[in-house]
Amino acid sequence: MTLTQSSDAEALAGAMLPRTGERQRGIDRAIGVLELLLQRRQPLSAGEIARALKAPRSTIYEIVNRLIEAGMLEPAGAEGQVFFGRTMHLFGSAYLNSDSGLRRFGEALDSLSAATGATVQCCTRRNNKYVVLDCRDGTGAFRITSEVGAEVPLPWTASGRALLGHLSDEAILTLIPPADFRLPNGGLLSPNQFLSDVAQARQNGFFEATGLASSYTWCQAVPVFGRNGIAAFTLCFVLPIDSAVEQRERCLALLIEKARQLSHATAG
Amino acid sequence: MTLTQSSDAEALAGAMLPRTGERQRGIDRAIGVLELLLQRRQPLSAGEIARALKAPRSTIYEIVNRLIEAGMLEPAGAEGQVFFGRTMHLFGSAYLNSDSGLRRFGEALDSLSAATGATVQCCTRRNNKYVVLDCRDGTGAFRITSEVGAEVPLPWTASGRALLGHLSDEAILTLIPPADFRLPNGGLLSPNQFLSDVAQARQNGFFEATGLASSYTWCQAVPVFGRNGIAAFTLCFVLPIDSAVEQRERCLALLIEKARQLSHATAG
DNA sequence: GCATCTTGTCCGGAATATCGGACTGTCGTA
DNA sequence: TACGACAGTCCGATATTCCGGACAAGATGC
Repeated sequence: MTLTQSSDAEALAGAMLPRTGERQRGIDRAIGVLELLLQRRQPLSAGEIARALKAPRSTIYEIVNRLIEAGMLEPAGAEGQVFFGRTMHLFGSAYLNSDSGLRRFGEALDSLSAATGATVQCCTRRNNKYVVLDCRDGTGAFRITSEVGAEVPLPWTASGRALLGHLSDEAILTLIPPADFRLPNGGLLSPNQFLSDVAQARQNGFFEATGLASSYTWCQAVPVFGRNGIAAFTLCFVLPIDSAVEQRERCLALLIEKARQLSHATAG
Repeated sequence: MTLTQSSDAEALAGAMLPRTGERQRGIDRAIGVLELLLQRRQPLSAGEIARALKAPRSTIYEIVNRLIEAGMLEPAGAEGQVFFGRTMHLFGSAYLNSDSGLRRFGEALDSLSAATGATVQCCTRRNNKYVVLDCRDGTGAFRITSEVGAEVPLPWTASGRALLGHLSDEAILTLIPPADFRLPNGGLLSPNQFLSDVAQARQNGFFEATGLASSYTWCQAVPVFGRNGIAAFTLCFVLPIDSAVEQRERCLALLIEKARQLSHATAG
């Protein structure tokens, strides 16, 4: 994993792909295509994909056409561009409905959303980033929404603190790219501050933050522990910054309660 | 597409896979594995998958492990069994959030569900079966739920009538396997009755049915037409059989209105 | 008009992924 | 105990997939 020049191909290689530069198997190319589309979150043409992946054009055309045939990709957007297809949704739904996985979280989100009307999410760590796995959008005037599957730097989120409690300071700094400490508002977060946040989250069993990803939100995150005692997921509320203190406290209490119920009951 | 002996491998071959019996590419094997899991809707072991697909065991182990590594499959169930993984859900969510595809349908379902409290679905034809693409479960005492992605014989459903209006009688009888005329209650539906149902749905612009898939439900289906004038989707209500007539009529009117709004505005 | 960059397709060659089969252990069961 | 079925791993050979490169046709820019 070199740190010379950054590129999509290398970023994905670090995340998923085994070897790079060499001749690759079709299945590896296919996974690369899908991961790229997930990261970019918009239709891409075969040529763009090949360039981003540093893969042969002819190969990508072949793979993309096969995936379209299977319904996992679909023509989308202007000309020759593709994005995820209908079959992918069916696969994803089958996962959600399966016993293990997110089923219990979906019910928890429903209940939390119904009880508060606020935006509530289930999040996890993936490729050393933070991702929203599932969410229920709030009903208020300021409708705070979040995108499932988009990877966000861990230091930008309250959940980022709650997800790293089992790691040493050194391990944490190793897995977070330095660039991720640059917040979206341009400010730089000190790594030491972040480490102290993580320690605080570990001690309290939750973390509250504001002004991180957005200055209009107040975020609460509570870890959900797997059987191995590691925080595999978080449950979080995303509240408007001007929420009443009582409302905040009520939400946090509900969150802690639900997270406790889910802990250990889920795969780690 | 032979009609000699039925097997999973052949059923899937007819649906998705190009050639069978020969050496196959990894990507084709992978797609076969995913389609099989979607069809079975439960965790399977590598051995079971290999047997069902008539594929070499060593190859399936290899493919399954690669898919697990990518998060598209996950260990699930007792021992060595696998099912869809977290990454699949992220891919599927990206599809749902994309402009084309089901986004507009999701909003329509929300609105219909909110207005009536009934179970409402968006359905389509896939592999010459009926599948639910997305749904909102009703709120009533008799909570009627439906499983997204499960393939059901077209003659079992009201939507099955509404989806075939653009086809000739002959074409319809060709694409429906004879076994699909056997209803879940054991009764046999006459093909001619089905053809006349389809004609009726074409004329009325909707179809209502009861006692088909279940004797406790009253189903309403309205086609949604793509740019090519073909019914690409249906919107349907699944009501308890004892719903008041006024409620039924109100639901049907809402359904027709929404389907009209969605027609042509969506990819065919 | 010419140069440059695309997209999409096609083709032959060679690196290698798929396959069949062997092997070990484990579990029931007769 | 012997037997059969199954999970999981490993390995060598060869049929084939992936790759690089060429090509036509269209866009774009100067």
